[in-house]
Amino acid sequence: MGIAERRERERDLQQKIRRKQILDAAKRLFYEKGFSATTIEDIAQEAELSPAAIYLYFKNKDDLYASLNLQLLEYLSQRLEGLYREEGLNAEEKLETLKDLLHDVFNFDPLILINLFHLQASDGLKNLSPERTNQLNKLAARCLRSLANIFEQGITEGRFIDHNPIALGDIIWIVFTGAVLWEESKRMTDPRKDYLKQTLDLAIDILGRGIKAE
Amino acid sequence: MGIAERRERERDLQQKIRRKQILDAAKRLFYEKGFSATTIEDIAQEAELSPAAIYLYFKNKDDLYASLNLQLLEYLSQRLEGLYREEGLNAEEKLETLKDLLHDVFNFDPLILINLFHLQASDGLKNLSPERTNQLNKLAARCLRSLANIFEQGITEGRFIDHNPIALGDIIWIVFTGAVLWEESKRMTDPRKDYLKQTLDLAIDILGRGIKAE
Amino acid sequence: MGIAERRERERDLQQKIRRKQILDAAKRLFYEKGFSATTIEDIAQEAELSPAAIYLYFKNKDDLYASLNLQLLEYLSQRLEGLYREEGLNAEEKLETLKDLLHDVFNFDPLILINLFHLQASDGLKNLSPERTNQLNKLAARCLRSLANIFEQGITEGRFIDHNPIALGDIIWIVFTGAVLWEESKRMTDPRKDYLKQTLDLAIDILGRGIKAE
Amino acid sequence: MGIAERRERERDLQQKIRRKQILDAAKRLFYEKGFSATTIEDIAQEAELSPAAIYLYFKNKDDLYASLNLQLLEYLSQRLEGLYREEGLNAEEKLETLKDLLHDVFNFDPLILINLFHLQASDGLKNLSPERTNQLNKLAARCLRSLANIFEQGITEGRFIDHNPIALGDIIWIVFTGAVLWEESKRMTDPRKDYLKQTLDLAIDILGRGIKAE
DNA sequence: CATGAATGAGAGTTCATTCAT
DNA sequence: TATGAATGAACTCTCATTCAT
Repeated sequence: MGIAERRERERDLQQKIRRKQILDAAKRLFYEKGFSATTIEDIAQEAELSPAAIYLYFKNKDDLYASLNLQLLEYLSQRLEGLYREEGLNAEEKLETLKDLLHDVFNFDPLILINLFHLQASDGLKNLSPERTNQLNKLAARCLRSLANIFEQGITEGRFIDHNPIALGDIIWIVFTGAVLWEESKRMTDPRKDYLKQTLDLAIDILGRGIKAE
Repeated sequence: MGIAERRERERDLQQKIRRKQILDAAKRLFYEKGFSATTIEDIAQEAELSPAAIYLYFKNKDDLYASLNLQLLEYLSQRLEGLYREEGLNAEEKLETLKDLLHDVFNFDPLILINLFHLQASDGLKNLSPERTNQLNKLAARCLRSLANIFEQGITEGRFIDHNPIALGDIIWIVFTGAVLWEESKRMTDPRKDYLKQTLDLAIDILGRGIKAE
Repeated sequence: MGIAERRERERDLQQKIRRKQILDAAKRLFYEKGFSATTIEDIAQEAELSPAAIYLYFKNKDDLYASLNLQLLEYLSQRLEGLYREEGLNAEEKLETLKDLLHDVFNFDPLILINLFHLQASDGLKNLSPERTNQLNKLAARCLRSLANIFEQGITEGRFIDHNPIALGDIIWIVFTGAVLWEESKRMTDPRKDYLKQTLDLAIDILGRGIKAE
Repeated sequence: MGIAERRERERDLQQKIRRKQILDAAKRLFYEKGFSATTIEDIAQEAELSPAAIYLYFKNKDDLYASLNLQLLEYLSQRLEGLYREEGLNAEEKLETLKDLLHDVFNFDPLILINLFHLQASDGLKNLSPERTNQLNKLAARCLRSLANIFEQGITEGRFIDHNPIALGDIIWIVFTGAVLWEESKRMTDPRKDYLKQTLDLAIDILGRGIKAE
């Protein structure tokens, strides 16, 4: 029975490796060529598999795409929730920490993050299955709630002036989204350096100063 | 020859009308269904023309798409340049005015603006002809320069604290882009009201407070 | 305006010719190789068109198939209804006439008829769109009603013994179906002669004698 | 060596059980979804085996299909031969008995019977290996000969009028085939009750009356 | 100038079948 | 013996684009 178990474990591992193999290939290609220009054949080739093999691991192309994004959005949402729940920090410190957190998330997997925002910003959502859209929206909503909660804390603590915390959360999200897309877009014509951290830090600094209760 | 001239003028007029007809149809459809899901046949039908006729006025689908966006980007760039050159306003007032300007531009043609940012954020750019990419980039750069100029003025005037004006310009652009995409994305699941103006105003207000000298 | 009209008429004609071209090709191939073994490419080749062109005239493969069958079933149903409504004949004479009618229908287009019964007898119905199934069923039902009506007339006239006329109608249908399929099946191994008429005539003769009153 | 023998016996038994397992699964699925819509994977799942295992017991999908049908056809042919050879009955009584016999055969395994007639009536035969077609045809021929023999006996006995006994046999076959397919087809839209016995009995009764020597 | 008809090229997807284990 | 994983070959269908008229 130990043998059967080991077998199963090994099989599971294999499966995970294959899935990762495919997701990695897809990630690279989606990032390089965009979603609709990337064919299953491309992905298969990049993953060194046959097109048909892709379908052993993913229901279809959309499923594959969504898997990529859900993965990261989940991570982001957990990090944000973690930050919000962090006991030892006041809101101002949390905003400070947020800068690194966002950059962390970006570095965790820049390609997917960019993909994710592309998805949010583009065709993608309109042609996704309602179920997938739902999952994505739920996670995004959770992220935004965490952000709003941080601002609410700041207002309650008297550190921030009294604005609608949901709107403030949205603004952070907007800045993060916009910054990632914009820096990415700039890098397309001039792939030299990565100004994201600088820009993002500056933006959050200024926003922080802007809502500080006098 | 008077006749020939009149003929030519009429022909030109006709051409412009047709082009506009097509661009309008395309705009609506790209917005509704996304770029890649919109077929030339769709556009032809909406414009009450034949698919083949589209090709009399545009080289191909990408060309059509780019035309749409260039149009608006040109407008935005002119407005921003106008604001920057405005003699009678100090930088702070210009920032205040910017809020309305951006909203104006959005209202001038929301569909195209969203399209434009989708383009910036998505597949599109990667599959565009270099020439088109170039045109778009040039115009975007001009917009950003104008924004940077405004901040530079503010710094020179001693009204804003001394940050890299280019970075500040980028931040405005980021906020504008991010806000339009995000509000649009929200409206997709809940097409009730339009919070763009509110959010944008708030963001710029806060940014304004955040960079105010002392 | 005469010109425009003529143009349109010519266009319509062209379309009809193309449709027929395709239907003819498909008919031959479905008959030769069966429905599922016949590819759109096959049909296109046989019709001397591109595969894509098929889709200009038919929504999809099923649509094409159903078109073929509906066409004939319609014809059969009209003939049967005509026979039933025939004033000058008594039921016995109608049964006699039926022999030729069925053979006529078979000869009108044997290939399609065989196809039709294959469809009724096979996979086909299970994978057809409900709408198509409905149309087919309705027409088949109309055929059967006409048959039943003839028997009812015979019973009323006192020429036939009193059996459920619907059951009698079914039996004719069964014999027709079975005979066509069986003779076809025989011809597959020995494609010499066509015993359908003989077999069918004999069967109907015997049935006729079998239900004759007294 | 006793051991080796036992081993072999056990192995044979195992094999038979597995084959039956697979055939049963296939039968259900072919009946439910039709032949071409049933995948090997479906069958494997239903039989609680792996797709690859199917190929240990059957050469390929067609082989599997044919096996199913041969099985029943063999049974039918034996029953018919048995009836024909029955000493104690006259032809009229045999015709009477035939009604039950056919119904028996139907009930013995309706699914396979329907399958069998589908096969006869459809794509299937055309794509079968000649060898299989041959086997099927031989068995079917034997069935028909038995039927013809019964009629021949009746004619010799002076009970039936003098028709070609082969044609009469065909007619019974036609009625049986047609009835099974037609009732099945009706049950597809209205799966209530099973009128096969009634219809078949009536048809044979009428045919019997129709050929009775005065 | 405008078009209806046509198509080449290719997309996503499925599935019977094989093979290393 | 049995299998999970893999694949080649095909299939249906789509669409940007062209061309005769």
